[in-house]
Amino acid sequence: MPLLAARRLEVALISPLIEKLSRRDFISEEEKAVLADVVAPPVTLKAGQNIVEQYDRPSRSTLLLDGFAARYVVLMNGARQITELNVPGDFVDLHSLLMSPMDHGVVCLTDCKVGYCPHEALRFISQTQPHLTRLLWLETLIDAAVHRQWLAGLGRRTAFGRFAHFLCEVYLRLASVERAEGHRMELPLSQAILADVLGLSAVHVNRSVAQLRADGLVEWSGRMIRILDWDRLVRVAEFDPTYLRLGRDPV
Amino acid sequence: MPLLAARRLEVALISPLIEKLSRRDFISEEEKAVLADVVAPPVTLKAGQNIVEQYDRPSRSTLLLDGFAARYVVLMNGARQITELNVPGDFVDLHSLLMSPMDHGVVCLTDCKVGYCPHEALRFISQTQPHLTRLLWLETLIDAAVHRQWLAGLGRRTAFGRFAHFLCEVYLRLASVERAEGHRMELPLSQAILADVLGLSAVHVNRSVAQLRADGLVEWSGRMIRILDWDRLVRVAEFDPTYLRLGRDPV
DNA sequence: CGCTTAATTGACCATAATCAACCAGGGTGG
DNA sequence: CCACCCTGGTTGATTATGGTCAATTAAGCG
Repeated sequence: MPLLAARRLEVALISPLIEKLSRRDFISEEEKAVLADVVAPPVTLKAGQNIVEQYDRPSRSTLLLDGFAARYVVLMNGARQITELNVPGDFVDLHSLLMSPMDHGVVCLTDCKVGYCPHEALRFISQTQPHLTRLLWLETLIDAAVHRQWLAGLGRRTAFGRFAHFLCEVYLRLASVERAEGHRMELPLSQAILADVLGLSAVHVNRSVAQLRADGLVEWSGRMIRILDWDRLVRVAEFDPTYLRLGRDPV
Repeated sequence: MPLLAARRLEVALISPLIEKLSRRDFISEEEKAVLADVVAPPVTLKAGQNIVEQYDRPSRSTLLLDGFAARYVVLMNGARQITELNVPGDFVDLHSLLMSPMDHGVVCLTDCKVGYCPHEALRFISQTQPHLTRLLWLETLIDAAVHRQWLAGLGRRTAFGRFAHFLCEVYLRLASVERAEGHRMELPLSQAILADVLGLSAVHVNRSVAQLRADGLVEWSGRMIRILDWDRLVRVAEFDPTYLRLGRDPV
């Protein structure tokens, strides 16, 4: 296979990442190739499998290519708090490049396709590609920004407002990697998982879903969600997408 | 003044930062000088002043040299959630280098001495100093790790456990910049501010302090806190300092 | 079609919020 | 110098958001 064709194939593999980054900044063909070169051939993991566990010292970072994953912290009593939902295009543990051992675990919430990126290669990028390094850095900054919004939600919003906010966030993040459109999305997460996302009990998640339905905000059957009134959902969520950094703003 | 002496003076100015970084990794004299060069002569801000406000697009980042500051998100109803407490040596808005507008505000909780760092200079570091860049990146990664612990606290811990955890964290962070030792620290924060930290009402903060005292965990009079039983505090907090990345671990 | 997981509902309980006083200390103006 | 005031801390009574427990129904799935 000619070199260029092979390269196009590799770049296609990491398209959710490229797509996301390209919305923010201009990524040169060379940079795309450098990025694609870092990613090993994809692997499929089963729902429930851990991508990394707390206290691991991984020698690679993991790029999520398909499926849903989550970062989580578990307490001694077994309670789990999910601190971020990850969607295709997300580096789920990019920070392990500089920060090990892991301060939290990452689990596949559905079957996932992932591409491993050896730290060695990522470190080389950090030595030789300042612009790409800043883009990767920015990815981790957005994680932190998401954390902050969730903190505000857990600390100062009601369960209902927090839920609405979460739905707005997930929708935009999925839409930005072509996994959602027309205010419809597939979110194959059980209410028990949503409970760990929202810091609630499963029972209360169920009641909140009922409330969202009763208020005519969403249609929610199985794994498909349709947001019936986006503007109103945004209003009750007090949602402001600034923190997701979806717009163009070169670094 | 001879050049070397001037340089030593500049480096001394940012000693809390240098100290913190040096605990993790070897920082060369050249790197120290480069860092010190970035920081403008310090400025003193009054308690209550904002260092940056949400939606600002600062053209500089702020290094906290003395005092306490906090990042916060405010909701429409006026509720405020503090998402991180900042102590001397912290870059309170380093991420604004890559991520603007600001997704949150930063306020001085006490009078603060700060040193501004023009983005231009920080960007130059990111172009020319890969190791220093990784160290700065790591600073923002630790912010995210702190956020995650707080998320677990808000989502899954009781008010009491969360409070205990917070005290452990603050103590270690202060100790790591020589602002605390012997399990004693000065924490000049009102209970109303602590309420915004812990996602509680001021009244409940007061009750939690009473509980901490009653349990013989802390002695708390005015702004001085003495931790009477560190081991037990760590146990009730389920505190594990890994996420603070205080140990040696070169990047 | 049986089995297992997930969703749903109701009854009751607990943690923490809210509302409302009251108190202590420290700074200030008369 | 001292009364006053303002902020911050403390306490009690009541409410409410959301948790727990337990049972029932629905939905996938082999």
